[in-house]
Amino acid sequence: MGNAQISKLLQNIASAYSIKDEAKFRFQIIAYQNAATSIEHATVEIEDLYKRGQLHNFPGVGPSIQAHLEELFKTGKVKHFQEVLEGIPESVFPLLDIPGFGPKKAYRLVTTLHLTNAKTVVKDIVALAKQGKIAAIAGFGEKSEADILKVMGEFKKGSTKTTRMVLPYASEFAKEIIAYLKESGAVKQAEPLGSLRRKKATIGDLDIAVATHDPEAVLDHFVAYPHKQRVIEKGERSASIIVTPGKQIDVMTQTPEGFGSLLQHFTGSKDHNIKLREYALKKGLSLSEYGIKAKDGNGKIRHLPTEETFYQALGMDWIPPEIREDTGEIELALKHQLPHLVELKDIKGDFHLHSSYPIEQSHDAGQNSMEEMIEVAKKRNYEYLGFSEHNPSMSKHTTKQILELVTKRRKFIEQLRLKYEKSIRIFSLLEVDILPSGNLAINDDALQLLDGAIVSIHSTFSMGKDEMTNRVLKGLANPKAKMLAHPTGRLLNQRSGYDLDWEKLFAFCAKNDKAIEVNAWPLRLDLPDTLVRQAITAGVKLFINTDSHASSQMDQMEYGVAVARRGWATKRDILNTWEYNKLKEWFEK
DNA sequence: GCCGTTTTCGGCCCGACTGTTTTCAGTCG
Repeated sequence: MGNAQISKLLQNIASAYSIKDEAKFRFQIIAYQNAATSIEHATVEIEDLYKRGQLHNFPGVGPSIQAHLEELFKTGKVKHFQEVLEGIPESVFPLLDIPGFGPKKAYRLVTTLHLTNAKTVVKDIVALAKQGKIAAIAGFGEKSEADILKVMGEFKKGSTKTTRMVLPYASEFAKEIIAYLKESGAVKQAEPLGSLRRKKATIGDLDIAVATHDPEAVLDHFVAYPHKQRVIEKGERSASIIVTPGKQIDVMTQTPEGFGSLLQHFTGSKDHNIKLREYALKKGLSLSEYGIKAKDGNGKIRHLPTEETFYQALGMDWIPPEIREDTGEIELALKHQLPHLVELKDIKGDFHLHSSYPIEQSHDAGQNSMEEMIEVAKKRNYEYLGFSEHNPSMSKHTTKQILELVTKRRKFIEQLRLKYEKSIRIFSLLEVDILPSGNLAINDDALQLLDGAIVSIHSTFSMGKDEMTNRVLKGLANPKAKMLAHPTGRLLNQRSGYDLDWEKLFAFCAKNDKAIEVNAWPLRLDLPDTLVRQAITAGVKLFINTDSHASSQMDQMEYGVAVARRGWATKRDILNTWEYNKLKEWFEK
């Protein structure tokens, strides 16, 4: 059973406790929710931990839940869970994915209306709402009936709580909204919040903080946004609109004097904030979006204009938003030992660039010439770059023809090197397929003509974990294979990628000095942040590359840097921050 | 039911917004 499924099950137990007696089970609910999020965010499969006898020590899982999980893995069911879930129709749970539905509301609806079929419950409720049957239920009214119809309509179009935008898209979108907000003269400052500010690979809602002395003017302007579909809510301090189904924007306001507290509060993550507030409580302080106050003092709030002052007031260093996930950052901030994360300005070159150079390649060619890409690299103040078109297609060429194509390209790049000698250094690479057999798609004679090969998987994704791991390790074992590109093969919102034994791969790379790529392509952002951290811990070096197929895409480097920062990468861990000579040596090793 | 920078017992984050209410419950972030 996968982590997502286990997490969902524990979440459902928490919901069941809420329905039965929220007051009585208050702390069990919190405990089950904590365990659920902890497992949801885990980087290892919980069932694997169980098989290895390492389930203890897993955060959020204590003796009781551990015993339940062991029973689950052994027998496929848990007696205690069945008791908790008894009397609660299965049809409650699908509703919990719909915005605005919590356990109580879902339970009241399905029991009052006698809806027991989990598969049809959404459809059934829509039908009954249309007949006016919802408004008649105690605690519901005309307005909530209309809201249910709206929200269910959006739900069917894919607007669940789980539909998410990819980071680069969300970033551009936020810039547009912020520009619009600033048209209202009342905005002093506006910043993205939440998972967008923490630069997660995918973003749910777009949250924006505004510093202003006139929240009413800002919010009036905001809800008048011309591309909105509807206003979800609008209060004195905040408002939410929906732009298209699944795309929600929240704006929070605060005075400039207290803007630091607001930024901190809504940047999260939730886990980070809870840990922070628990720590503050122990020091007798209470934290909120308004500032810091003594827990049992006279209620006087200390306002904080910046985040730096906020964290300082708690006796710790400012923590970069990307690592605010409660994975050890608070403890290190207290000891003033946070790592210095890699920054965009540290990047000295890009190694995954597809130019339009005609090499009759196996996959998509780039749109711009090598010269055009070099010009962009110079504008970005890069010291060097590497071209890495796909290898010539094997099906259309003989071995001899491939060798000729690669030789011709090598000569072309040598001429470019002379031409740009004074301004930028050029590496001659290729992106070479690792075939299902583990062999590389071009032979050693052709590989010898390169400074190095970026190897990657582009076919036969559905292999077993062991088979795929062996395939990748065999490909990487070739002396010319220097780097594994987009290692999980995932495409965000489209496919989850193949199975690999990461521990084994990282150990191999660390031992044999092979690098792994953090690919900045918007739909990839691959290696994912949690695996970046694992790789670094294992001693693996990384490259951050854009995988550009057009010179304009070279600007996407910032998103790769964001992923690396979320994985706690420092300059030292990233090879394309190194000096040219040192890097050249590394390629020649 | 979990957990440890006052704790192996006694705590457990904080506030906004909405709808249906006559003072609050439910949901969300």
